[in-house]
Amino acid sequence: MPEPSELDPVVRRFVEDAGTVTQSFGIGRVIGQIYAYLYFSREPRNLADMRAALGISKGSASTGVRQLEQWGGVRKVWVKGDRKDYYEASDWFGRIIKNAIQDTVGTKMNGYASLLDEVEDSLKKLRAADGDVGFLRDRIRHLRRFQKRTEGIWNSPLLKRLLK
Amino acid sequence: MPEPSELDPVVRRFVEDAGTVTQSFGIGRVIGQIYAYLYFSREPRNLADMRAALGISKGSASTGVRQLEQWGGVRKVWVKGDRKDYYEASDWFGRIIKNAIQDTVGTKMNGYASLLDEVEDSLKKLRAADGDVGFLRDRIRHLRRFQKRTEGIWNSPLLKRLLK
DNA sequence: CGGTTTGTTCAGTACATACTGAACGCTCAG
DNA sequence: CTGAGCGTTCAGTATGTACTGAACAAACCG
Repeated sequence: MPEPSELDPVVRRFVEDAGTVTQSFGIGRVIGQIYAYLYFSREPRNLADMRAALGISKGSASTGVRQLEQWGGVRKVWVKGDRKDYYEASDWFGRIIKNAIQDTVGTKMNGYASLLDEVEDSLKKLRAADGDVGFLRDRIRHLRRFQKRTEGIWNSPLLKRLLK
Repeated sequence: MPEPSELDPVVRRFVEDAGTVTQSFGIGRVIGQIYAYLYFSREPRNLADMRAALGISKGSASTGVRQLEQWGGVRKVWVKGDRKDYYEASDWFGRIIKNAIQDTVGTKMNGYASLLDEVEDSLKKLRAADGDVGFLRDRIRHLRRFQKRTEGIWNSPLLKRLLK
């Protein structure tokens, strides 16, 4: 692994901190580092640049930048006369974050919703008179209400506007 | 470590899934397990109960429940004639989640805001003519705008109502 | 067609951190 | 005052996972 090469101290600081932030969010330190590096680069950069500037491995640069691309955090741009892939950062933070959340949390939410469906179904077949079943059903209904609510908020045009 | 004792299969399912969810959010599996267990208990439970029901250690039960208490996810209740601490779950999900986010993310946000202050200050003293400084300043201004915006959203009465 | 340049994949590991459990301290009952 | 019961703490460990780097695949060039 190469040492990270020279970078403007201010930029380096942002790179470090962005890495810490993304790591603390559980999506890996490299993601934040790459994004910050690109965000503070006036020209597009390729994988070798990132490797040199950040001191990360080839593999990390590749997977990291691809992850960012999937979230719309980064765009591939053509540089004529060069076969390498060049990237530049998008500055549409709201959209990036929304995509990332959608991708990392959204799927789990759906899974949780279907768990509720499943359990509610299986409970419908049991005798309502049984005390414990009544209690369970009640708690689950409460959960379901909250799940519907958050779903509604997530899809509301209001939130879309706020993240614009 | 004791084996988890008998639990209603439906409840056990929720306990498992809640544990997975909280783990995937980076706050530990035990948090979700304890909360789900209490949420589906009609009577308050003590640490020994949790230990027995979930198969976790005494230490985990203690620290986990205290964390939950701090976020308002769990209340300590008196059971007369018993010295043990008993807990019951709050069902005010919105508030719990808001507190948890405040606690885990909020502080980092503040740290990031002061990083921006700091860097903006140090940049003010440099010559504006220098091309790179101009670029840097621009990007940082863009960041600052976004930071202000999210801050505003977070404190908006609108969000407070949604999480009510 | 080889050879070179560039991006991807994936088994191995290095690292962080959630959890365990024993030691400790506090509180109350007798 | 003494012992039992209960909660807390924290050093040590287990476990998951982000990262590395070498092997591979694909694209291009002479």
